[in-house]
Amino acid sequence: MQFSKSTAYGLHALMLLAKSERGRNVGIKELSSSLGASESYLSKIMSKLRQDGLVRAVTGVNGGYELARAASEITFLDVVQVLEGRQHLYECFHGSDHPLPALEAAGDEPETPEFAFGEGCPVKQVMDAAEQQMNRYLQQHTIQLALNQAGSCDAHTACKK
Amino acid sequence: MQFSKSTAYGLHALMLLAKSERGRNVGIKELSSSLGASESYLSKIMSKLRQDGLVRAVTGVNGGYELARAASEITFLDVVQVLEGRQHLYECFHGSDHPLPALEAAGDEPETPEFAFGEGCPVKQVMDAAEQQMNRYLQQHTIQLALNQAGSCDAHTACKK
DNA sequence: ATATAATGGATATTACAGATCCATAATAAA
DNA sequence: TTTATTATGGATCTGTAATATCCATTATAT
Repeated sequence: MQFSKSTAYGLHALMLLAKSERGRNVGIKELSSSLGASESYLSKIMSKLRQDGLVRAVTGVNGGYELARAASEITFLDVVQVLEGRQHLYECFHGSDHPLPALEAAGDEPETPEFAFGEGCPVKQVMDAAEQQMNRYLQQHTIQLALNQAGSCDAHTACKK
Repeated sequence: MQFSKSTAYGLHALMLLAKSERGRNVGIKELSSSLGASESYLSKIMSKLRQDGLVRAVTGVNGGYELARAASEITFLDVVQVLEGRQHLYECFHGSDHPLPALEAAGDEPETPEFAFGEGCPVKQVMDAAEQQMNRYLQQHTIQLALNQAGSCDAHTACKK
């Protein structure tokens, strides 16, 4: 399990937008060269962020992207949910709803089958709660907050401790 | 981003082992039919759990698996780390070490490239801390604990609230 | 010796992230 | 109005990791 590269790109792109002066559009060329990502790939990511209302986009000359709201109003959770999707991290196999399509004569042992755990499954309860812990933290941390962190070193660039 | 099916199977398999009487080996047939997973696939998972010291395995007649230590000493984090790997959930693109192989003349804008964020990257700091929140929760919750939860309904089976 | 049961290697299959290309639409400036 | 610029969305390709199966081997109780 890993966060996708898209999420890394998206988060960093937003950091760059947050750094740029308000009102100025940042083009995909600038973003992609700053991040070392291809324009075409990063475009897709920016489109998603726009569709979800995190950034605004203007086409044409002098167009580009800017934050749709203050950096202090954009949480890491917002970004993660757009780019990773909103499904739960954990599922109790086979979609967690239908009780397994096929399971004919299962060989010898006709045990009580214990699959098809729904919302009440104790395993799922723990896993969901664990996810919740992470999400809560992500929700409490905004782009602005991270930007401030960066400020104490060299605004968002290297800063190896 | 999703937990793998392997993790779901592994966790549930351990729940079953924890339920079975101590000293009795549970074979792969029994496990797989209870969980609705194929024997061959579940075998791989059990092998990993064994290699990591979470279960013991005995080959031959009356063989099978049992917990290698008390269910109260096996945390969800133990299981997740075996089956999902121990890498961090978040990486700042391209492996986070080498400074990007190729990046010849990047077109027009010779900006200061802002990639290759190491450990000090403010984005990574937030993401790592978020992961830490989840891991801490997983570490605090053991198989035994989940089993107790299940007990209050119908030991590990349905229990839709 | 035999049946049972886990192991590990090899290999197939599938799904999805990663990545690119192109035709289209929108916009500013000439 | 034309032109250059810039984002958009569809289609598609690729690579890789998760899923899944098969089989030969090893270990063990009877």
